[in-house]
Amino acid sequence: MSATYDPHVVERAVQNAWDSARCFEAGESGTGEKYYCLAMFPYPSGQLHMGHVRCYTLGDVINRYHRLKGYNVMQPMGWDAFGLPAENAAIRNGIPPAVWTRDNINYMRGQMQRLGFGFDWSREFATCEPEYYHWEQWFFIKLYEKGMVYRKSSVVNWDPVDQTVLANEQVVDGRGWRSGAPVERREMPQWFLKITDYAEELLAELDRLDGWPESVKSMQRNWIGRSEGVNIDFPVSGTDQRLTVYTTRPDTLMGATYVAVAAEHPLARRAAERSPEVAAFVEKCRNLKTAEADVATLEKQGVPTGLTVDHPLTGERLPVWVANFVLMEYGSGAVMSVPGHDQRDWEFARKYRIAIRQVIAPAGDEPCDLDQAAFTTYGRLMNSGAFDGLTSAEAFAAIADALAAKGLGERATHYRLRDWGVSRQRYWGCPIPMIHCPSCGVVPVPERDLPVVLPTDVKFEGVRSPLTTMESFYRVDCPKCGGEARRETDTFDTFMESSWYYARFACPDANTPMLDDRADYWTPVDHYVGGIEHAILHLLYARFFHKLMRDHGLVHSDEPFTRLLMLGMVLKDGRKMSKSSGDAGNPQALLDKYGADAVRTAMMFAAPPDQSFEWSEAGVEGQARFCKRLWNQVHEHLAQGDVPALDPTALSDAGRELRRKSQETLLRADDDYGRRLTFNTVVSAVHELVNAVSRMEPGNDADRAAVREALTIAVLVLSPIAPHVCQNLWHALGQEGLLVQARWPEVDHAALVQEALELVVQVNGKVRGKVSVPADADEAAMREAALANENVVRFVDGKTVRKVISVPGKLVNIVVG
RNA sequence: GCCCGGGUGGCGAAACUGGUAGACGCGCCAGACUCAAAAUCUGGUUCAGGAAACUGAGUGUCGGUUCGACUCCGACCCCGGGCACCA
Repeated sequence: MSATYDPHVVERAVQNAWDSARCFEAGESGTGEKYYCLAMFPYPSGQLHMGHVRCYTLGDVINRYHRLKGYNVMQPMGWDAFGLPAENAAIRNGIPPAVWTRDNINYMRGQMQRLGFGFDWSREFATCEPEYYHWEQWFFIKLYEKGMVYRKSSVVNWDPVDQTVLANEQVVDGRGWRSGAPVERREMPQWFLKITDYAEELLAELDRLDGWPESVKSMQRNWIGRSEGVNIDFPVSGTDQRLTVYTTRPDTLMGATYVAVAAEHPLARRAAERSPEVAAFVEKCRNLKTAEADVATLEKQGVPTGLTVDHPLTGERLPVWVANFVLMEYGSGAVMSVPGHDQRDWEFARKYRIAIRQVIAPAGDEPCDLDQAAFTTYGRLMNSGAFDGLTSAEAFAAIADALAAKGLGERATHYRLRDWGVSRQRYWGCPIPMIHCPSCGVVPVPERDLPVVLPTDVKFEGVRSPLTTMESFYRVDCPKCGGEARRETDTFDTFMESSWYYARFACPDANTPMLDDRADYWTPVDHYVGGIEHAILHLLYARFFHKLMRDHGLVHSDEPFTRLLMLGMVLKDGRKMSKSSGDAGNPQALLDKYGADAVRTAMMFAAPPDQSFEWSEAGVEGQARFCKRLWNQVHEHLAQGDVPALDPTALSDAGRELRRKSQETLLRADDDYGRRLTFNTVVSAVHELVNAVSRMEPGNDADRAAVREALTIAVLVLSPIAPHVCQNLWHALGQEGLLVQARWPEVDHAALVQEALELVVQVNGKVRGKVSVPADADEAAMREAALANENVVRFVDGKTVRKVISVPGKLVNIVVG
């Protein structure tokens, strides 16, 4: 046994031992309850950054802890391999995306192995492999056949110079990032998945996801955005057409003084034909960005169309405006405007001198001054004819009924959630398995012709997808009529791949069909770990996909992820790591210098998992020092010779105290690992235990048995976090076998019992002293001990004791006046 | 703009159910060892006053509830994440 600690030697040896024992290869027949532990797979961007290190260390800690607790654990790893950065690399350096991606995967896999993550590499796959996306295409066609897929026009960012669609990220200050040309809105036919059909279930089941953080459920609830309202039809004056708007505030209907439509709305187009002013405004709106945040912060502008609609109850003519804040994609592309009771409408009305009418009076004493702001809370109706005096709630029903009676409105449940547009006009993605035939229309690729393989021998000329000009790809015969047809050249949104990979890990080689029985054994994922940036989109799409797969009989649970750990960001210079470029945050240098255990421990110790923090290398050296101290402590202890069997009755006071600390550490770490998921406090607890050992005087033989126990517990408790050095020391301490196959010990509760407790004594809520009392002291004894304290007497003397509050085992507060 | 988080020493943080604010670590200071340095070990380290005992202040700001508030309530300020084509 080498006396000095060399993390590189230790880590290589321990990793070799794991490999020969194949201890992370999971099977369906393993003993113990199954536990599927999954950390979000990475995009292979080049090298790991510290955000990855955090995520996968956390996942691995959970994996290893559950092994110690006797579960049959599966922790797979793979690659979310399609995406924009590979294309950018191709455009910039001429490296084909497939090559770039494969190189990155190989490098990053090596880094993960160096970090000692207990992944089951036999299940590895990358989503860019045809064996994977084959089944995505197959399932998409099944969904198409079921009517869950449809095609409609949707707006994209269009770069008129590069003649290509841009991602929101590629639009910088309203211009294309490469061409610098002002970006335009352009409508294109695109494929959509009907996620809105599942809106109600996606919302309702959040209430049953007890293992999810409340904040994530809240974000998803708000995103789905269920509301109760009324669809109201405004007849277009002098025509038999109707303009439909949705409102959650039908009680304010009598205060509507105009309606506003989107620039792409048919009424706006019609007005633009007659009015150059409207046409100019509509044209200006073509440069609006597509991101909601941009629209929401936009200066609100509009022009009157000259058209009017008839108020559905009074027949009053209301002007129709085109406004830049109304978007065709949301609802019906038109809104009714009630400036008296909606702040945005109020600001618009003030700007363009449109009438502001009060129809709701405050029910209580809320301030209401329509010269200052809209009154947006519920109240009682006024200036509303027959509805005057009703509360907002009563008026909701009465006005909805009145509209229904006239055939001009009906109650409606509305969701903010929109259908999922899955088409991307890009190369490096899964080909959408559809064919466009001039005579048959849209024809899905027949099952026997799947997968539609993405050609990888491509050259980028400019920034457009090479598929659009690759005749060998797009020219096909129509499967129906045999005539000349054109293959779809759009690819899927990469969220498609990440929406079902967790299920594929259960059976990565299944080929008939996309999943097999093994998916039922392993899913749902028991613990899913990933960044908070995925709290809405990825998790919502994956939940949706799980329900789609359930309804196709592929899985038999309702939700994919039972427990969810949402990690905070790892920041570097105030920016999130995954957005950083280059070597910023690459852990390689740290691994080379300090080893994996130090890096892992420092990362776990830095902050609790759900908290964002700024990464600093300062902590790594400290944890490397700790690993070394632990090593030295163990070897110093071993040098003192054999220890007798532990005999609790033979211990000195210090020995008993150390045993209590050991057992407390076991108890506390179990709770931190299993329930609280605060691994930073596990590291602290182990530090404290090791500090306690180093403070132990080299006592009698019986005490040395307590030291042996303390060190063994420290090594076991720390092992999920620093698995290599702990495995090595576990063996050195005379324990048999691999630590990953050991069991978490039972706590010896007898060792936790204390004879005396320290009480805090407060006077008027301020700490004035501490006293020691027997553990079973009653209130009277606590009070007596407290009042006997010299410093306490100084503050109580000469005053009347009005009240004494005693919290057994904690404190006594003496209230004097 | 909307939704969701967060704000505690020089720094990362701890305080879990309203009960000792600053555990544990980094950094720094002092000491031991050393010809010296590194490494290691020991002690100190919220701020102000004090030799010390101890006292006062203190958890983004302002106000409230309570015997007692980092923790609960109200208002506000600042920072981060998401906003549907970054992943």
